[in-house]
Amino acid sequence: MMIAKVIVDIPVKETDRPFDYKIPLEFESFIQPGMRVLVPFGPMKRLGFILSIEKQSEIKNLKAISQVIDPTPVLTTELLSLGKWLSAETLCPRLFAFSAMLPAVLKGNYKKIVRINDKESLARDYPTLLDILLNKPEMEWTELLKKEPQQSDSLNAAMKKGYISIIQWIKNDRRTYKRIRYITTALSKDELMDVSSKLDKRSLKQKQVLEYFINQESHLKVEITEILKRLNIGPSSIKQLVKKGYLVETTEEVYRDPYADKEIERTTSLPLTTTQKNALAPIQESIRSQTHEVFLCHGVTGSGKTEVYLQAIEKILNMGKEAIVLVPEIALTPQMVHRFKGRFGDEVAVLHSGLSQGEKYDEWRKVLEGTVHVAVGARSAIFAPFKNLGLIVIDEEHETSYKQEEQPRYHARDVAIFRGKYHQCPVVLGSATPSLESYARAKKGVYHLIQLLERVNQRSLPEVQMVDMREELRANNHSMFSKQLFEKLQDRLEKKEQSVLFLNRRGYSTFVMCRDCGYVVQCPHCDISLTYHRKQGMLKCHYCGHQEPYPSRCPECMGSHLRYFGTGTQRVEEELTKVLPEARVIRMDVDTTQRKGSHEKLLTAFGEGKADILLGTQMIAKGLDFPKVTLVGVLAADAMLHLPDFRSSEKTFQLLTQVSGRAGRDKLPGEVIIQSYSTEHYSIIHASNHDYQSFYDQEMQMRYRHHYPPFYYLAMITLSHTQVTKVVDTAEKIADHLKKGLSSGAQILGPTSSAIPRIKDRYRYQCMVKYKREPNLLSLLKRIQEHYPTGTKNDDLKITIDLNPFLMM
DNA sequence: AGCACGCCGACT
DNA sequence: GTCGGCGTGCTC
Repeated sequence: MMIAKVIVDIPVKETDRPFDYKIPLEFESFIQPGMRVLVPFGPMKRLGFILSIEKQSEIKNLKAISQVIDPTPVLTTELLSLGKWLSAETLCPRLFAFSAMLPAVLKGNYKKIVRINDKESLARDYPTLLDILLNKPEMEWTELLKKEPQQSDSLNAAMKKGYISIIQWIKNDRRTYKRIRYITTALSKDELMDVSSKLDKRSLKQKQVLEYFINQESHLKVEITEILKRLNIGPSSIKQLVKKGYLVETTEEVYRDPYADKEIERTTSLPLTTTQKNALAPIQESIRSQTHEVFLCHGVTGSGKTEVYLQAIEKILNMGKEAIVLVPEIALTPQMVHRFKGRFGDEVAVLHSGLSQGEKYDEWRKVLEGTVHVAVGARSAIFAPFKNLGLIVIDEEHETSYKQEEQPRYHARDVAIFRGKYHQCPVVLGSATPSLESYARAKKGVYHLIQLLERVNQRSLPEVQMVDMREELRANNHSMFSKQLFEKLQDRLEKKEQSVLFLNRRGYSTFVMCRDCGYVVQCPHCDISLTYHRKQGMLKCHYCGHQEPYPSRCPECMGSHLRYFGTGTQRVEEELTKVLPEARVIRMDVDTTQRKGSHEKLLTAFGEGKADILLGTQMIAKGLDFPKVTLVGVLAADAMLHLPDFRSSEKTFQLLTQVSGRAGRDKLPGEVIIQSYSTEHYSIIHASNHDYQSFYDQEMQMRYRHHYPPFYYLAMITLSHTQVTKVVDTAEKIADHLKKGLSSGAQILGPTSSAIPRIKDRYRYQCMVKYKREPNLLSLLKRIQEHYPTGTKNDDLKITIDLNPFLMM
């Protein structure tokens, strides 16, 4: 008898271990690890992943697998072991690790429905109930109670008497396939003409259809929709002809292709500069010798990194292997996709959040089924189920979006290195502003450093001018635009060139304060000030989504002198229409890009010159390439400099460098204006000089002094509870555990209240561990996690453990 | 997650 | 003396 070890689809730590099941004989011949199965678990049926197949089991009275869901495994052997590693490294249930690797449509969908056991008795005692149940046989139990509250007594009574019972229903397969219907015919042209002449005189439309087939060059199948469109008829006449046997209908399953109706011009390799060749050579050598190595490709904006990736991938494809390219979600613009589709055409699957669930599933399936050999996508594309990986590229390596902030809290870079080792293939990290961690590793020789420090075509980097806003204030300029920036904006308007304005804050203002008593309007559920959104006249909380109307009087002192402070994109937009009324402005932030496709639409409009100024947050900093942009303005360079995050200098430097790179992409020279209240800060100075090296040196000293990465590793434990006392108590106990369990080399900070002490009515405390080598840390944290049961109804405590955190709040 | 088992308060 | 509260523990 064969036994399967199965991870059951219940995401709690108590069930985070394999359970053994008998494999019924009829499944033995094809069942494999990595397939999903349906298994009885206690009183219910659940989906599960087969980890392995064994000869025997320690456990007696095994239950049997009820059903095998997948005809072929959805997880490869490699991904199964990657899942084990991920769950161990990030302290999350293995199920979460597996779920993160698969498209959403493959998740189990459980429903509780009412089953009728005794129809006769039910008809006799509760006829109305029976009527309802027969009408909606698969209605979910909770839904039924909501829609038919007056029936709840009858339901309970019928249940007690055993006339009905609740059973669990698994819609285990939400996969949908797109099918295309084709029409073809087995008849020859002569035969068709014969048929046509014998048709009833009134069958005009049918004759048209037959004629269409007679005029076809060959007997190729034609899409049914194509015929309908061509002849401008309804489907009934075709149906008739099929019924009579003259035509044949076939259906074929196809992949949804999100890029089907886009004409993408094919490109071929560009000649490389010497620097590019030197960059490519070591990567090719690693590919050729099939050795795992991590390359850090430090290339300034416009140095032609992408072409190096493309040519490395070309080599991979020639060897019959596969490649993954990761790009940050916001940089996954149509422009970027075009470059890969243009070079490799149908060899590319694109995975990003803009696709529908079905589209995502199809792109993923192309990878699994081997119909494509390149996957381009955001973070989760690192799990693309290739079997013969030859190269992994992570572009914009420093981007924080590569770290997932929910379980499993993984960093795509770490997963890439795991897979690179497994497949003995190179991993290429690329960035103009590498993360300090990666650059330090490269300097130590752990990674292989590749430098691309000149721009192709010798275009010079844009000139950057810094403006001290304190001096503007002194010169009595209270506007958000400095004199210099304003003049240059006017100048571009006259010259019909475009400008980009960057402000890392959405909404209208950052906070609303009463000038009489100093009261700042705060979210009632979170300890954070509310942001004024002028268009809706609402105050919004950017953390929990709470909103309330803008008060006419101060809620504290009833004074009428409420004023908003700080500037958001909405306010800049309003100001622009006042001071530059002739300028056409496109604003891009979360609020204007919520609808699907609006992001792309706004960018296209700007690219086509339908606006003079593009104003936006974070999301406009990356990957945009508009030749007519000759001016970039950063309105408040220090906006994120003073956030409670040790990476804030690094982030500021990276952002300023990115934004500056948007200017002068083409023949016209670019100019950048950086406005700031901290013009003397090193990250702003070095960014304006395009000087990564000096920034790196100075920032490394900071990190060294304060014991931060890359000199130390971090682990963050965050607790939350609706009661402050509970959080503080537990946090202190946990800190004690850590102090006892770790070496003297580890520092335990806290517990302290989080930067935002309360979100959604939950108080938040945190504990941070700084360490260099703590072999016991993972097991200790795991014990802490197990000791404090989280999420149970009786105790509302939540503990999250984040190793190498990116979010300090 | 979902359910059974088990030990303490207000009821026929 | 029993019904039922939800705390605890198990599910192959």
